[in-house]
Amino acid sequence: MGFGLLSPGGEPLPRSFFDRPSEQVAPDLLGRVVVHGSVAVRLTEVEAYGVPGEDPASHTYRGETPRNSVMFGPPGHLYVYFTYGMHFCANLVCRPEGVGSGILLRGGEIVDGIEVARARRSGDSARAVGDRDLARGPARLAVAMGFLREHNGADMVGRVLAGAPVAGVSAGPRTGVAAGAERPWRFWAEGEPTVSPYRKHVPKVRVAR
DNA sequence: ATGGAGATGCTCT
DNA sequence: GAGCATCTCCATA
Repeated sequence: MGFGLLSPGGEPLPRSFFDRPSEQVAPDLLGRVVVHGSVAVRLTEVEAYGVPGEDPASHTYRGETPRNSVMFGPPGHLYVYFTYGMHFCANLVCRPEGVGSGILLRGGEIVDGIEVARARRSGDSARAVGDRDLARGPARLAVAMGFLREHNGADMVGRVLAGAPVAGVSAGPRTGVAAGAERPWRFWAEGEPTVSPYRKHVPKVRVAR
């Protein structure tokens, strides 16, 4: 595997890149390339999640637990969580060690290992997934990249590359979150087809009885 | 295009 | 037991 003649990856970003507030790192992450095994993705959409006690949408809001402990570890590591009983999603940990914060990888363009990504996303079914949709959405991106439970805590420094600048960055409310929805901490690269369609949080209704 | 329902299991209260 | 940082399929337009 490789990037071919024109490497879209470039130099690895240093750990210090991630040692900042996630809402600062997030827009800076667009256009960067994340490499995992034989597959690489150029990020086009991310969401920042903040620190305990401050960001009610963050998994770390109520402090450290067994599930979120990686977010409290050193920056530049991968936080993989399992949700809805069937999906994995991946974050890059930000801030210094001890401060729980990270960035959800929501969408991107597969720039290497596309055959592997296609096979993972098609699964058993014969139906082909369009290239645009391979990593369009956080759980799809995790499947395409092969991010699994066992990769929770993996050190990604050296595997996040400088990439190429994006045309422009837009910001808006985060997807699928109830509390803290007013923070414009979802960032995406303008004009990119691999940005997932925005879906607002649907409030659950309690039935009176 | 937009919207609803259902799937499915883990985490924390 | 409630609530998910979601996805796919089906409906209507």
